[in-house]
Amino acid sequence: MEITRNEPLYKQVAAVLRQAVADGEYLPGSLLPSEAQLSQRYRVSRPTVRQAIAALRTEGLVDVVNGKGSFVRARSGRPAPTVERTITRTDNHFSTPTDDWPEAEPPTVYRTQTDAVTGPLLGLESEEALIGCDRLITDPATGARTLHQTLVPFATADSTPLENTPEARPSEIYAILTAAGHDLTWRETVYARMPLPDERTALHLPEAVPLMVITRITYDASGQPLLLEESRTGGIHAAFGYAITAASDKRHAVRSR
Amino acid sequence: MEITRNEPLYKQVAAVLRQAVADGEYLPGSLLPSEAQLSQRYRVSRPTVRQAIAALRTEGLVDVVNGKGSFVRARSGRPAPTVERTITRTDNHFSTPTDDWPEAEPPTVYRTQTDAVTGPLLGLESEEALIGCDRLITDPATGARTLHQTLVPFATADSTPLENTPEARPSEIYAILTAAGHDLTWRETVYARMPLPDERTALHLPEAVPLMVITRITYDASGQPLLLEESRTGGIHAAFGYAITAASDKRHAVRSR
DNA sequence: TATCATTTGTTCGTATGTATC
DNA sequence: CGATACATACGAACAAATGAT
Repeated sequence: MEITRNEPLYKQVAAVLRQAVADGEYLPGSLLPSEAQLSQRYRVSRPTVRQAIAALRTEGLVDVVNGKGSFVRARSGRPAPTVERTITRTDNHFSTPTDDWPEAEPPTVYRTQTDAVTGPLLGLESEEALIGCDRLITDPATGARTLHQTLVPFATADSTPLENTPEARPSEIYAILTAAGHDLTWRETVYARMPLPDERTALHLPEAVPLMVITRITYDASGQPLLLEESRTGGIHAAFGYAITAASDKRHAVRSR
Repeated sequence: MEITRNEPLYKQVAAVLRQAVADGEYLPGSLLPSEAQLSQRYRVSRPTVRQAIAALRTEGLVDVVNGKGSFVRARSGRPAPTVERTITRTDNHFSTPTDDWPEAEPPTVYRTQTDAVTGPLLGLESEEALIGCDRLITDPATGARTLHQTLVPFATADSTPLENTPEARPSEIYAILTAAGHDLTWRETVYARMPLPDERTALHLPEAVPLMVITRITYDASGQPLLLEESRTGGIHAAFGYAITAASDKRHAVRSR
């Protein structure tokens, strides 16, 4: 592959480097040639080389460190170990895999209201009162961070111990709701987007690492939403696993959005 | 917010624009001021303005079109409608929500071998023979594209109609395996990463849109893996939903990675 | 500790090409 | 066709981080 075609120079340089990495000429963790060297080798200006490397950065192919150089990122087919989304129940005790993840900061409890997104999810109108609790927890196995939020409608907390323990962990909330006579089921949705700058700093995310957003809704047996949880985690740092059961009925059919 | 601090100019400009979008001064779909205008307004050079806008592009905040300008992207809290991962069974007939998604291209069938990733997932050694089938399917509701791959070990296809129908759809494969006497269960893992350039073009992904990778493994009742599927979809274009059932035993416990 | 060479980061100026309307 | 807007490319200079001397 040579630099002559009638295509933008920086794209050609990026393509050459991308191919070289794919061919194993530059192994993960190793250093690419310096910008000055690449500039000489391909007879292009340094700004052009920088533009090529900028493209590789946004693809997540390289990490660049000021004063050192451009490192090939380990682009593993499969990322960190899988975190199970399972909920385990024994009698009236619930546990989830994230239960024993330490909190990097004390939980933040606050009052808020339903908005255009959370309202429909909880089956409520807009501007209904909610108790929120934000947590920053850390996977002890990998060090990966997760932002976890619980939103409890007043109707759910009312006349239960939840009124006085807004900072309860999810598995504790499940137990409290079960003790209050509810028969719980859960549904999750997951999607990915690029993190906002403050999410990147809070989660210590490198460049070009997407955010996975998992929304879990806890339902009563009647289908009434009781609780909304949202988890945000760096995509490369975690995969999520769950079981699929073939449904012959429509019990868990689309409750939509 | 003004441009004076002792921080890189392009970061200040990016922060101002980011804040303006967050404050609703520039609504989704609307046009940012042109580079020349921003350059004048904040008394910085046009390359500096371009650097600021480049930052907003990699964050997915704006879409830039040559000759037109920089559009604020609709950064909805919740993206496209949820695609259910449910498998529905009636007698020996299976169906999944993607069954009736049209194929943008004819499926590609090929032979390959297990590698360091697929081997362990299928409980096989390295370099065991597989039948692969790649599909490019389209969500009729949204137009979003998905790359879908099935990997069938020879041991699974052997002595079933699968030998002669390598391009069978997943739900057809489930039916064939069930007819062959298997009692099927499924597990999925999901993670996100930035797409490779060819994945971006194949899936028509805009800039700064991550890729969601869903891996589904079909197991026999004995826990033997029979089939590996991988789906790749643009993150913003789809959310995935599934039911969580509280397990009191360890039936669906961690089968790892 | 201080200095220096190397490497990337930031910023400007300038010119030309290409897409849109 | 022309005005506007973004894309590409080069050159130049200085700042900041890094690691070795």
